[in-house]
Amino acid sequence: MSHQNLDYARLMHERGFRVTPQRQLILDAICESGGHAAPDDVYARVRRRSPAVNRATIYRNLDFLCDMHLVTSIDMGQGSKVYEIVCETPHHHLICRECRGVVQISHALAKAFFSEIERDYEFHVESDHLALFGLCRACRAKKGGAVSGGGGSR
Amino acid sequence: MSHQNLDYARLMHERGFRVTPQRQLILDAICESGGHAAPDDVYARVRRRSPAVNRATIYRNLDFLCDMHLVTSIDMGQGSKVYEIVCETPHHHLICRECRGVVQISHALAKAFFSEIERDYEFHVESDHLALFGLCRACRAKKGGAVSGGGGSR
DNA sequence: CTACATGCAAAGAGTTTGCATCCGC
DNA sequence: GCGGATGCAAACTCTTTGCATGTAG
Repeated sequence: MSHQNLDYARLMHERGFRVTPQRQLILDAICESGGHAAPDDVYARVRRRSPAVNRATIYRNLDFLCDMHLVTSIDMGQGSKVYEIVCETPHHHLICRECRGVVQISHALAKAFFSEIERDYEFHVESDHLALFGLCRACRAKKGGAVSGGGGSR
Repeated sequence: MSHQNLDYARLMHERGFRVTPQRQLILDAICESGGHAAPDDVYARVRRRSPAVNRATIYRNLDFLCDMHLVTSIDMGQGSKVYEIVCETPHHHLICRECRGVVQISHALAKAFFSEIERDYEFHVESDHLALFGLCRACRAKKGGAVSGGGGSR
């Protein structure tokens, strides 16, 4: 989950941008937050280390880091947006509506699903970061009696 | 796409709520907008007929209609949210990033996908209104030379 | 030294809430 | 007439922008 210091610094330099302490703090914050961080999470984390950093700087740099392809923004639904360090392997997220836990799943299953859509509807899906909501195993066990079986609601 | 007047009126009455002209206008607006309408679309449409209606009333009633299960809210990503008349058949949406067109797809394909996730990750997906982004056939033909094949970006 | 970056404050979009008034039933 | 619903205005959250100042290279 750690970012190689040299890599991102070089990348910024090469394109004529600067490596500021704020940018490093923001990258650190995203890494530390377990992979996903909302703008406000990033802000809080950065502030803990450096209380003078401004919210506008957070927003500007999250944008900037997306442009640099060091970070991606992911739409988690309900208008909530999180940022994560760019990762080689495309993946999707399962978000538990109870514990808010996030599980990553490989792109393979989704790829098959997208192919079927392409075949049946002639629509080329580009979404590379699905966020699917539901119940994780633990919360399903805790809550509803019906733990087994797949018959969904709806 | 039309709503049966009697049905929704009865439903509201039974639960002790009132059938106001505003509520009817809002339902009409959603129907007329081709199935999906953002709060602002609804507001604009309602205002065309009845300029005195307030924004707060729109928001309150979209919420209310969701509670009544007459309408559902769908997250279209990027924080944009649309409302649609509740429909018996669950479905998902393919949204073209070029023409912004929306195609509905049946739940069947997604169900298979969700089952696989449940099997492999023990996570029960409840998302019943996926919004997938990509390029529709027409826009793919118009744009990129590579119309055929499925090799995705990324 | 020169641009790029930052902090600050103010503006914006979108949504929610308190309260007096209104009106469906 | 009662209690839910509306309009209005203000508050609120999240994000963006203009501008003077600061600082990395």
